[in-house]
Amino acid sequence: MKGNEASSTQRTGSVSIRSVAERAGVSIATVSRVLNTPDKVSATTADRVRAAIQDLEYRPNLFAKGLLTKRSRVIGVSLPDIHGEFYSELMFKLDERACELGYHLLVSSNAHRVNSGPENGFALDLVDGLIVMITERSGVELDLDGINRIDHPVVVIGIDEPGLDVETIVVDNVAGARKAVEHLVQATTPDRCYFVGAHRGNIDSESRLGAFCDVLKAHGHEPRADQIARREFSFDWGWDWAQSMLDEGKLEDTAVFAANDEIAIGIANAARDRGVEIPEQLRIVGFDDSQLCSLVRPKLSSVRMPVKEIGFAAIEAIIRRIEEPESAPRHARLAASFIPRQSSASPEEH
Amino acid sequence: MKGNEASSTQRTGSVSIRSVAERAGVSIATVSRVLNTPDKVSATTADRVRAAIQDLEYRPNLFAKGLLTKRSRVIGVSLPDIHGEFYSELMFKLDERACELGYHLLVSSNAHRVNSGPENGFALDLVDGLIVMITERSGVELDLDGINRIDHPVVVIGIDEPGLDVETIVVDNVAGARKAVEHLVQATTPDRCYFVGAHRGNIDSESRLGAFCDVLKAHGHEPRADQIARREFSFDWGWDWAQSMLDEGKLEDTAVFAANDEIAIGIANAARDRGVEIPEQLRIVGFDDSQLCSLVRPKLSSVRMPVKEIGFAAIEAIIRRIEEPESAPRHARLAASFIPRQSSASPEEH
DNA sequence: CTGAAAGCGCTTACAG
DNA sequence: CTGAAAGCGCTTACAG
Repeated sequence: MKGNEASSTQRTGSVSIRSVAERAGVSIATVSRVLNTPDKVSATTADRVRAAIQDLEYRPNLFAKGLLTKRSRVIGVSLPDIHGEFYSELMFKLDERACELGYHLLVSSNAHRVNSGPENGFALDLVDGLIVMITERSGVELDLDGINRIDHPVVVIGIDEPGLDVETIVVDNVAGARKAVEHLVQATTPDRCYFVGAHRGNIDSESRLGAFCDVLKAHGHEPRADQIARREFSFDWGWDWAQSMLDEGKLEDTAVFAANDEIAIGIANAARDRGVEIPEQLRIVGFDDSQLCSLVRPKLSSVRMPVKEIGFAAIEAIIRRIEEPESAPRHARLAASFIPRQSSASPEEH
Repeated sequence: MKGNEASSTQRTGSVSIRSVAERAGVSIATVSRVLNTPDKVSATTADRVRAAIQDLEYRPNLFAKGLLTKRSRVIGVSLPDIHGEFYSELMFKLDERACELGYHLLVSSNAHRVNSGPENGFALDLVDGLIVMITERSGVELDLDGINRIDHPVVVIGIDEPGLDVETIVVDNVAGARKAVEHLVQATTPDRCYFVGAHRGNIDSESRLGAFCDVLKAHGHEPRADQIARREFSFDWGWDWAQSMLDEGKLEDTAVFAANDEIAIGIANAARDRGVEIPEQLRIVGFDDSQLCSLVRPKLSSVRMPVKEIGFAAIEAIIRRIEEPESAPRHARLAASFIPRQSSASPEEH
């Protein structure tokens, strides 16, 4: 019966399927069936077993279970060393959806762990599948091989190469970025537009730059080298870049497309501290549409990354791969939309 | 030999300790020893076994291993539904330290999962120990019981109650908050100081409020009800609060201690949008010392949460509990330091 | 230093 | 519907 004192005070750790079987007066096979295939057990027996399970606070040993079923209901998540909002939002969405579907998340933010060789006892062998986010092109040749060789279902976020024989989810940076740059070019001539991004190896930054160049060319302007600056996704980089532009007297009456919101805000702060008015003398658009955009003044125009959609899609995808390994890998492309705000308003809107 | 074609193309999933033993011409016991207790194996045998392991890309089945050793080198992390920077910084630090020590992280942001009963196949049974972060007092009575009954080593972050027989790590909110309020009271009389925080159930918010009240009392002023406002940790709440204060003409010439940076920035933005100068007419201090503090203008004074220290300490603690279960649980208290910036500068500093 | 054997706690055909 | 038995892939005394 419930509430048995002897059983409720003992540590649950020592309760095995055997103890449950004894208490319920059945075999361990029947206990297992009650847990896994209750249809194959008579209702009365099942009730008796369930009562025993409750009394003893029995929980199956997942190692033993995994040894047989080769399933843990754990999904591995490998993230690059990204920072802040995007990362935490993605994690929450991944966790939320995984939880709803009865899975758990094993997380590692060290991208290098993914491709680590067999030699280091990698706990990812415990997972049923792997979600890998990639943001850097460096060493991707190696990675492609490494990813294809992972002996688990894999979903890759951030890159979709022909060589990748796994499920992929990418964001259509280009379309979103195009809209942003078109917006800038409408009120600022292409020769006075600037791109400030991360380093060359960053996939997102480079594709946003590609869109920037495309639009300028479409408007009859071949981008000059000095219209393109690269370093990193940081507030400080935006600040430094703006300072040197200000020192050269080149920042006024320009428009800047920054590869993320932090860079954009660094630029905006430097400009304001030196008396350059936004958007009157300098129009700015960021990328990511982070919460920052609405916190700063003037509010920052940006391109919205569909973070929650990525998280949702990634979980759906990996679980499909896990539960239907024979299905063909799909390749999803999510849209990024331009969100105009005060920081890039054109003269007539001021 | 290395590079054997047949073996390098086969799926590693099917390679068991048996295949390695056969290839190396030894028993499976010896293979196991090479992996776990190499001292007990002769050097030449060990080399032969290692070669076989490499050739076959053998990786031990962690379920089988866990079944025997009852260890997975996975640490469970249960976080409340916190947002943004604090969360991601904490996660990164946890992961970094765990990685260095050869552990992995199983993460869940749903606090309710921790106390979930035995009935739902909780993957946390795979973990060696659990780091639980608690921020809400509601239902803690239940939780204390639940936490004490978890049959794994546990480290609790955020609360340190007599009833908790586990390792705890807390931040000394009070000392940090005191310094912040003392700073405000030096240039603004206590009757014109306000506290804007989260809801009553939030542990951090309430302890910061406690410090606020203490300091006011120490300066001979009993806080009025209207000096204390509670709702949530959000930009919008700060904004709304400031709007109603402005509507009543009460915001000017006051000082505000906000329970986090977001609230503080909401207040600052509302004030600025209505022409109230900071810090001349309104002095503000936030809490957390997030990156936002340096991004906004004027820069926001804040109290620094030792996030990295918390993460580091939590991993150290849980691993100590795991590896030395008999050692007495410790109770750590980390300091929070006041970081003055422009937003709360007193008149003589302007 | 090495191997044969027992056993960790489960699941799952196979009989009944 | 139920049970006895085999076996998942390891580790670890126990002999030698």
